[in-house]
Amino acid sequence: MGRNKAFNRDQAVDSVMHLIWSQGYQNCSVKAVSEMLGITRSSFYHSFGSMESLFIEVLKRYYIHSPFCAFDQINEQSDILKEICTVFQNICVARVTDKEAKGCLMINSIIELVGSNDILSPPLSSSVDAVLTRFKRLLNAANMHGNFSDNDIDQKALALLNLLIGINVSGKFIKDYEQLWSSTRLSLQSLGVYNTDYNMT
Amino acid sequence: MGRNKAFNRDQAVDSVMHLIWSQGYQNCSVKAVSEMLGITRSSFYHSFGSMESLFIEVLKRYYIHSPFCAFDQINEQSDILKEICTVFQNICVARVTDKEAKGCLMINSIIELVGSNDILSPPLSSSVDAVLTRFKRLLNAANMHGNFSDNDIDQKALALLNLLIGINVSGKFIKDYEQLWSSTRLSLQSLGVYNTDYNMT
DNA sequence: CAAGTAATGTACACATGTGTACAATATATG
DNA sequence: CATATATTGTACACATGTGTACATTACTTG
Repeated sequence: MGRNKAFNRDQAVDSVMHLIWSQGYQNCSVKAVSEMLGITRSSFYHSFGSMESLFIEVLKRYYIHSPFCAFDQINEQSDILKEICTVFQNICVARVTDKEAKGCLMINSIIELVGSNDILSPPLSSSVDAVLTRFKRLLNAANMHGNFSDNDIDQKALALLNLLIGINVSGKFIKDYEQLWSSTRLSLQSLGVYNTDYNMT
Repeated sequence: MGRNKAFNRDQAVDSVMHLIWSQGYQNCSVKAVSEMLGITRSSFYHSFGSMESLFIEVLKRYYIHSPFCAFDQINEQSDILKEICTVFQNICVARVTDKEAKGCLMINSIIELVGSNDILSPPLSSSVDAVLTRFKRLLNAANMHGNFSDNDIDQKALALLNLLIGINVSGKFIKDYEQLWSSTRLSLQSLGVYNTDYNMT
């Protein structure tokens, strides 16, 4: 019942995602976003409530397209370590390919907002916490012979997260795939995740 | 000759540094900064020209207090690898200690500005490039027996930079020193930089 | 087709922000 | 102490930004 929306919500969230991704959250005003969507601020508030709540919606949508998400789809019956390496490699490709050098929306937002925005810090922190938990689970599953203690795995999971963050930021100024991937591969190999047999170039 | 400044320039740059550090560059308006300094915008433009040029001044000042700077002060006659580890350890302490979770101004700014701000991207990119060059130099100097090729060293230098970036961002949500440092130590150890003999806790 | 309702638009009343021209002020040096 | 000059303040003319109250639209269901 009632009037139809003048815009497609999914499409709107998607374009707002790209705007925030390339300009940063703080740089996206309700005015600018509304104008981009072709609606009035009044409609904006009516439909989305606030920028904060829209951003939380954006974050959920982003996650589906994010580097992080690929880790969720790794089949635990497969060669887990190799799959992890493949995801890292894909991230290198994505970062080097993006001419806008946008980096990763989630990581960008963490740096921009965690510690200063009380509403958005919790969802951002918990997103990244989920990735850490995911890494732990994958490393545990790959730990066939139980060679590593829980402590080892926790440390290694955080080391992988640090690497993930690092390459997403380095990709902003290192635009040579070979350079980015070979150092990522070295890190993965050092941590015992990459195996030279994988032969990934 | 002429009238005296109503403020101390060094002190002003320092407080602007802290403001940008905690709120981000884009969130610091000329209006807000001028009011903080107790001067009019007119005086601001007269003294600093623009926010961009002030920020470049801030960056130079920050570098002196930055984690990066410590790498410049490593004596190449000493145990270079151990010194590198000590700097990384100090960064872990600094990040965990900071209750504001500000992270590293330089890394924050890179994420915020590289790719979108044409004036500030170059100085930011070259700052981080200097760190990378520094890592290469240190690793070369530590490469006593010439075991590693130039290629190896380039990859390892970038791996160290990725790690540096990673912990500076992770420090935003990981507030437990033991957790942050032990995983950093693991990464350093994997890369052959940390040696268990160092016995750092 | 009428009525209820959801979405949209208009308008208000501010606050914040930019950059500059011109006037006022203070100070060091001749 | 007068003057040149660096610094500061005032005022303008905008642009952008926020959030809401109230009126207006258009659509759907009974």
